[in-house]
Amino acid sequence: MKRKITLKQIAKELDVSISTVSKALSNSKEISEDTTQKIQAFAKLYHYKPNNIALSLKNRKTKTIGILIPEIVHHFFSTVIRGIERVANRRGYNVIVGLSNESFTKEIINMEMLANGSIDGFILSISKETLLKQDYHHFNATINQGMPIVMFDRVVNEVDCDKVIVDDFNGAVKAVKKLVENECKNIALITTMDYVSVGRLRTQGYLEALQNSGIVADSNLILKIDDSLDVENNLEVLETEIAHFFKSNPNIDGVFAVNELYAVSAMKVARKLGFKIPDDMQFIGFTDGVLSKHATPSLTTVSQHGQKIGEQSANLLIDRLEAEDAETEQYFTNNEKKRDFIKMVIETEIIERESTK
Amino acid sequence: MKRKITLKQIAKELDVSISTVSKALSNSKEISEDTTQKIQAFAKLYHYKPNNIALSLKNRKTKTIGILIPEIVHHFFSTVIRGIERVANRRGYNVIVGLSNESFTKEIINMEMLANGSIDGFILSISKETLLKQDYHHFNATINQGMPIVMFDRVVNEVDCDKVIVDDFNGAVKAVKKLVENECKNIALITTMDYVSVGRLRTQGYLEALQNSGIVADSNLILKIDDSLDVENNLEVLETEIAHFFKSNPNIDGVFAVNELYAVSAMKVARKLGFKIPDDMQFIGFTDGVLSKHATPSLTTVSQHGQKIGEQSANLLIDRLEAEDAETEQYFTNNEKKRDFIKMVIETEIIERESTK
DNA sequence: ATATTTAACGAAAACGTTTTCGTGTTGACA
DNA sequence: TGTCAACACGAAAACGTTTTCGTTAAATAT
Repeated sequence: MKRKITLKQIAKELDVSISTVSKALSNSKEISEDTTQKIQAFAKLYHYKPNNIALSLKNRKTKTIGILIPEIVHHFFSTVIRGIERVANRRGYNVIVGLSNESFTKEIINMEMLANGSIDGFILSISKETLLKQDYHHFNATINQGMPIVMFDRVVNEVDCDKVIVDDFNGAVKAVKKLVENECKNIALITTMDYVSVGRLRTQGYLEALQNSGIVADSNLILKIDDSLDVENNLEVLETEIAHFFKSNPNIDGVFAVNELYAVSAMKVARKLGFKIPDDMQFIGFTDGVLSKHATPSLTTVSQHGQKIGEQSANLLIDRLEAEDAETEQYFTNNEKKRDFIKMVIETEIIERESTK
Repeated sequence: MKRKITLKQIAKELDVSISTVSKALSNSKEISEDTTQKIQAFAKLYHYKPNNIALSLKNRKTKTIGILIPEIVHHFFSTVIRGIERVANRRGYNVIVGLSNESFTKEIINMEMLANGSIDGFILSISKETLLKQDYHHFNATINQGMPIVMFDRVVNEVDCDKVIVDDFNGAVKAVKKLVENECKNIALITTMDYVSVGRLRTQGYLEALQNSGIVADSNLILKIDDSLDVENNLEVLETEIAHFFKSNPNIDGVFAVNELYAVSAMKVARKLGFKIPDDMQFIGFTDGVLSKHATPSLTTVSQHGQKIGEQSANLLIDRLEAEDAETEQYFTNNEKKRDFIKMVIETEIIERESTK
């Protein structure tokens, strides 16, 4: 139960100064071969490791990045975290996570907790409530304090920072095109309310694809789910809504849903109503999660490559952090301008499974 | 782009000493009403917040806890994290996550990265490779350095620390009992290799329940999956193994699987083979994840209450951390003994759905 | 023999706090 | 007028590093 050893203790034990110990451990040639050996041996024996907090204070950087997401029990988000953690670790960074739980207030509190020195920069995805309120002052405030932010997936034009997004629009276009090619005549859309940008973009992609194919969109074929209610725990509501939708539009022969839960639920309802999948009705979802893979029938879906999103986000953030370092070191040669903000688009990919022909 | 303001800057600006500023901000009555007002106003104006790193260094505690888990893209683990984060946040702690990726080496590296001052204690679940190697020196090493550990789910007797586990044994017993009550005569078990303790315990529960019901266990009815291969990406292998298993044992009318993936895959295979669920064959899984809820038919399952596990783990850890504080403060009254290590068992619960009668 | 370089090390500042201990000024009281 | 509290504030240490700048002694050069 001995506390971790410090430079000071080594110094006292070996009867040298703290500076000597520090230098010896970093192989400074200021220190003689003899003392260096002695000190290094002693340090190894006692498993000396420099204290990260002290280093952080001295270097004014923590080598850890803060992740702030609306929800962690969610396949897409956890995939993104895995990607972030991967490159963060490889590049010598730690990762600290906060959950906004889709709440504006918790988002702010979390940011303030982390922004006071605990981290060097943020990677985040905006909470639904914040998107609703359209209040982004906390993001801009932290950026103004010199802390870089990278936003992913749920991003917003009002904040100037690096962004990594899924190509929601083209993903939706591709999906609907595939349904058209598979000879669906009446393609339905199951989507969310418009304030979540990704839902809006996927809806636009749906409309665009129809138009390109010369099909006139029918607003009756669009079902908007109010996802302010916790759908996970209100499955019945969702299913009855869908059932009603299918009954009112018996001619539907293709369904594009903006997430896999809607798609899988719709498949379930359709089968209960007696439709054969994919013969009578074909389905494509969005987000390649475990649901899509293991549903019966398995679901054709638009994969977002969450891990890649995480990796790119982390690289973007760390690149910027280390560019800042270089900048402050060579502040005299101020000819190098700041890197402009990057908006990186990750292409989607359709994964074909049993729910389409 | 102004950096965060510090006590020193406030002091200089207001022409007082740093100590005065610090005291004024904490409402010390050493400072006159006037100056206190002035300083607090100024601080508020410039959004002063004390620097966490400096505080950590001074107080020798970081108020953050480290989570180390094998995998994050996993419903159970992310649920646990959510639970940890919940109480951690409520009690003023942050959460920093590391992923071992089921690797012994990454587990060690991650622990060493975090143990050097970044965190006050660990909450972790052991990686498969570590369990295989049975090498637990890194856990004991960190504990000996005075850093408390709480283990959850995958725990091990060789390490002395607080533990939070699922009642795997009784969960399995309950599940198999239910199948027996539902008049299954030939109950199969789909499980993992024995080195993961939870798989072993659930297997024991299966055997116990059979024995209690006067049924003689038949080793032919036990299918052990080698989960060293990445099952998520080798679905076909899994399914063909199960198919072969069902064909060799056509009398099976009940299946208990130690996780939901096995259960859902088995249901899929069974249906392809022409079995009706739950009429011909009933299924119960373990882990109440999104798969169980949305499978068709939805899966009766043993819920582990992951969030509760996380919450209890966090409470256990923080309790111990703050007990340490109290102890060092009152080191003179050393009559209070250290709290013994606690092994907390979280009861399981059967959630009945469509896969059983 | 004296001046100058080099080797080997220590003192101290700095990062941003909190807290203990001093210190000077004021007012009250004898 | 002299003593003593009370009041209001500042100096400095401490947390654990790294790094700059001495400083001393020996070694080399002149």
